[in-house]
Amino acid sequence: MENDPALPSLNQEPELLKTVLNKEGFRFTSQRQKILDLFQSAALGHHLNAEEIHQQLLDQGEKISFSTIYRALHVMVQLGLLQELELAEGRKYYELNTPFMDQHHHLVCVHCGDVQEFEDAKMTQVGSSESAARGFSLLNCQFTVYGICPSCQSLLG
Amino acid sequence: MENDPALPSLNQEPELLKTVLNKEGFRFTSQRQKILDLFQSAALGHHLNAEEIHQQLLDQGEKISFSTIYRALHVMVQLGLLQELELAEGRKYYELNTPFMDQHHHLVCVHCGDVQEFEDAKMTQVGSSESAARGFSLLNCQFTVYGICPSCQSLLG
DNA sequence: TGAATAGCGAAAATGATTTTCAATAACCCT
DNA sequence: AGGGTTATTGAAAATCATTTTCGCTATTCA
Ligand SMILES: [Mn+2]
Ligand SMILES: [Mn+2]
Ligand SMILES: [Zn+2]
Ligand SMILES: [Zn+2]
Repeated sequence: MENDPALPSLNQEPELLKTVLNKEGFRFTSQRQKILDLFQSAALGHHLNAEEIHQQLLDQGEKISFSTIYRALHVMVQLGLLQELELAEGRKYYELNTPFMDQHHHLVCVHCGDVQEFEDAKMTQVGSSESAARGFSLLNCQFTVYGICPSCQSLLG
Repeated sequence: MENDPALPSLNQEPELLKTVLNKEGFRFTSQRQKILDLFQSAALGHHLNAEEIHQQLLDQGEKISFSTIYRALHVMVQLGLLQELELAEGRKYYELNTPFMDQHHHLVCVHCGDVQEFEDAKMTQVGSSESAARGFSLLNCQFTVYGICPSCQSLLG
């Protein structure tokens, strides 16, 4: 499937982050690039929170403050580069944003925190039609299924 | 549609809260009853957070501490009497739990915070089949649609 | 009714996120 | 390229919802 041309695809163009930032009056900084790089090199289906971003940058020898991380996350969500997720438990997670029609959803084990992703076009349809029916302009949909994963089930008896 | 017999229906029996609590080793207290009463008398489609519960009880002349409110909410979620929602913005909301097949979902205006409810059997179906396909035991599904409501759209131009 | 202890309130603690502020660096304009 | 403007940074303090602690009270049950 083609990319949505309205969404910047940063995977190819190394200079695109600067373009996207400057277009909205933000400045390009090495910190923002490094954070975005983490998301681009993260395993598919891996979600990052501020703590993990901080730690991963430390591990690769980069020092960065939490305030900068939080500020960068907000800017990138605002620009549509990242998506903020409320997977569970008091912290927010982030992932690369995907075009609306390709949005995926999450199945979370409430015991071990394991997260699995799945796609289903029905979600997008229901989200679109419900928001249209009430005159809402749709921003995004999150479908989160909570349960207990197979290995936790066997542990718990 | 019938109530799920596995879920206690507290709307009728004034003494049922005590029964449900004691069955799991919890004690009945007037504070817990008052909190549950608030939910039972709340307008349909209204979601309450700890702050609002505290204020509503103050308004009706009841003094109660936040620690008690938070503890009661946790117990009632554990007992399946309440459902915890991550509608948005750093605080948790609660509502009376409904049988799984009747679960509803939420459309949230990210600008003014207005929340509308809707039902769609497709959600439950997708949640069930996805969790079954991966061997998860299903606890619950939350579908949250974010957008901008009609009146905020006109305000924002 | 009385012993055992779950639950209460008040205050302190926690922990993720946000804000403040002085120093720095990106951007724009010559 | 150099320089002024100001967005961004880092460190530390502040915020704020929620949780924990602890001495006292009230519920349960024999
Ligand atoms: Mn994901
Ligand atoms: Mn609801
Ligand atoms: Zn698990
Ligand atoms: Zn609105």
